Amino acid sequence: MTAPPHETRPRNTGRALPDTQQGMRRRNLARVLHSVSAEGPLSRAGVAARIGLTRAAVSTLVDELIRAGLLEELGPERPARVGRPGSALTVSDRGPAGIGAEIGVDHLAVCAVDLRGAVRARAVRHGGNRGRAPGPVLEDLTALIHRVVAEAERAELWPAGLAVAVPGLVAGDGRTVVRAPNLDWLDTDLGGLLPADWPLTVDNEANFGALAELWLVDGTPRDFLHVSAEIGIGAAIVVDGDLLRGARGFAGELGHVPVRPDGPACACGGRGCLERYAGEEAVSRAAGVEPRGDTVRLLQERAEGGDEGVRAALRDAGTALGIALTGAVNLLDPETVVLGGALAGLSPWLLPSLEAELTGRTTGPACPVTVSGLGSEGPLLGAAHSVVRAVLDDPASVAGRS
Amino acid sequence: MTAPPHETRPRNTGRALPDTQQGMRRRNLARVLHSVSAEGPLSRAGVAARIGLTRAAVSTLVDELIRAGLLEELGPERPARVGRPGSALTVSDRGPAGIGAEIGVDHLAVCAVDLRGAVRARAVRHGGNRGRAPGPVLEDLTALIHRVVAEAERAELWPAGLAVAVPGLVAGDGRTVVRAPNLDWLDTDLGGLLPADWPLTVDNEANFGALAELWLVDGTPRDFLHVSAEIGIGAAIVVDGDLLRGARGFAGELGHVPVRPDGPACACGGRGCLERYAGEEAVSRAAGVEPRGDTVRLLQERAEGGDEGVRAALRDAGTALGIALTGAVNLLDPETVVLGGALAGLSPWLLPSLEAELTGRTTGPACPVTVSGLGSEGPLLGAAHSVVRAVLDDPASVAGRS
DNA sequence: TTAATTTGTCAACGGCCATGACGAATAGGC
DNA sequence: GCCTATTCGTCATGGCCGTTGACAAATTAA
Repeated sequence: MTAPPHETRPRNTGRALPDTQQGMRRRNLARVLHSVSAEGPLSRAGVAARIGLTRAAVSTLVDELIRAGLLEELGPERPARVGRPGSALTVSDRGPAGIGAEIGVDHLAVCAVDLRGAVRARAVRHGGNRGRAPGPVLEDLTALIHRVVAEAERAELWPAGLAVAVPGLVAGDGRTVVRAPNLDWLDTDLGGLLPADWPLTVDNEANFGALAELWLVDGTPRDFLHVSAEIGIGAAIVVDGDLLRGARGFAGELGHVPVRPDGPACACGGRGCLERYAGEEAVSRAAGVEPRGDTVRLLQERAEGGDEGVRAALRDAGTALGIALTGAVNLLDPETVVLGGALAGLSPWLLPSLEAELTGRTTGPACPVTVSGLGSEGPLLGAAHSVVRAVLDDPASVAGRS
Repeated sequence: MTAPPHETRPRNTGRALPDTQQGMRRRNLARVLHSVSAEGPLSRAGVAARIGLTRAAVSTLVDELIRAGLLEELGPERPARVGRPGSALTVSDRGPAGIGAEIGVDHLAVCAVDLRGAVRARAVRHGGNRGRAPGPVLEDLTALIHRVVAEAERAELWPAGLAVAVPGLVAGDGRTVVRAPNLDWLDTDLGGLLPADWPLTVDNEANFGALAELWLVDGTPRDFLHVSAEIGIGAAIVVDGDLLRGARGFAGELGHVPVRPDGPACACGGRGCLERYAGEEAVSRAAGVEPRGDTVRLLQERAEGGDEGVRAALRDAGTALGIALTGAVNLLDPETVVLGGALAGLSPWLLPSLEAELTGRTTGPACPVTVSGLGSEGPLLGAAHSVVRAVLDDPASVAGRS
């Protein structure tokens, strides 16, 4: 039988698994693992109370997760209250690992994160990649990956997947880089150029950065806007704890939101786009700084040093950002706006004018703007954690391996 | 046991029901009903083939749905191919009905829609409501509701819920109107002023209009932007077949997206908001028309009559809309933009300049802009159908009643 | 009339969680 | 030191639910 012509599944099921008993089992495995992962060491009884299953059911689920190497038994708990003490369970630190990789404009980085969320291995290679062909860059990256994987394997971890953060737009297939302006890459399928030993995901670094914020920073709401400026100015939109990708996967192009409709022409075909006011090139020109490899650091140093020209340029960029974000906040009603990537370091000089625009243009309480605490680590960590989350969300998918 | 401190459910489950056997049954009931609803009369075997369950399982599910009055047996099918002919099943037209209501600035409307999607009863009351207190308006509305319900009941339908579309912002509780500028209502809980005989939902008319577009117009994609102008200018954002509501439920405020950051001051506190260029008041002023009850119709007549001043005003409004939508499209990457509400009637004069901005400011294929086919019926139909969809999505929720 | 095919149903079965009972392991009271 | 209350983990049993396999019914094709 072929696929039905219409959508015949009810809305609520979403991407849920088939509504079969195995699907139910699968989801319950995930709930048990999630519960232990989120709330530290826990006894079987503790898990049962939290997720609403019986102790007996949790026992069989836990057995399965232990056999799969995802949970570990720590032995008897310190008895805090009367009654037989439970046997503490933890997520294993010798099970699957998420391998995250980042292709930056002037560096490559790879790391391995275990199920507990700890970084267990990492490798970095400094050096500009602007204009280098994909082949050599990915050869270098593959070398780093193999080094990190080897180190992870010495720690009895095994890679459950590879996620790569790139500074550019990624097609819906999750493998092809459509356009990476700062690398000069066009329509490059990374799948053929990277080791095929593990499931591969490729995504925009802004998206991974936003997910890192969501997963790793306490207090991050489930609806927020994560703005970063590495490639132009990108926004990752998180709705109910999930990335909003858009119909073609190109959502979040904040850089080309019109700020002054009659402003200077932009490469995108429009006029007065945000990038012409707050993009790296525009800001450095306004600041009288010659663009180079790490312009951002230079700007930051000059601003810290009190260079009034640089500060004024950043103030103006903040104003433009505030105008564009006013539109975005009106449309999306996020709980917060988070400045990440290069913007985080420059925030002391961007924020005042940005917030002035945002509050001045809104009635009622303005949307709070915060600065990412992860700094430039976000995309790499987000990539590695995305693999870990995939395992936590469906442990059965890796139960067969080891 | 109290609620767990963290979110311990894996992401994929979304709003899914508890992962129990009854939950599975519930979802499968929904899948069967959905399947019959979407693909016309179908035999049990046909349903089984489509949703991937066995004929035996479908049989018991169908029995339950028939007992609940949601499905009907039509008798033997016309045998098209060899083999015993199946017994055709249809969604019942004597089961639950969705009651939709609309509070417009100058009319009230109520209708009843059966499970098949047919409008089975309706009532309208013309007359302006601008500035009337909520009490009298809702009394009038209640009278219309009772009339429609009585008519539906004569057709052996029973109301499964009441959904009310209002021209204003609605709080997250789905009952309270936070602000309805054109009615002059503030923080009004409609729950206490409407019949409490059925589950009540209150939502923005733009949201219901967008849902109507999604559910009733063939070819509507699952990711689109629905722009309407009744209260200011609102956009309903549909992502993967679901409304994007935002953290506070206020998403879609397109009217206050900055179009010219140094433009005229707006009541919202900002400057140069879209509403100052394309809002009803701004357009009628630019056109030299005195605002009154049904300004939109007046503008439409004048434009049709060839009034160059009105046409120029609408062109300018289209330009402003195009600028604001460029920002929205860049952020959200929708598959299409749909003009609904009052904008649909004015589209002949808005579209050219709107599309010129949109295509001129984008590289690659521009996001297509279409005009709603539902006209002013959208919100009312969307409201009624939202109740019907709720039944289709979880038939067990109404199985007890009748 | 016979063979082939498809439908709807039934009985038996297997997977999965709930129920209830049990031994094990602890704290507190005497 | 001993007994009771409490909690933990496990086991056997049962109920719910979809699957499997078989069968009668109803149709077409030969």
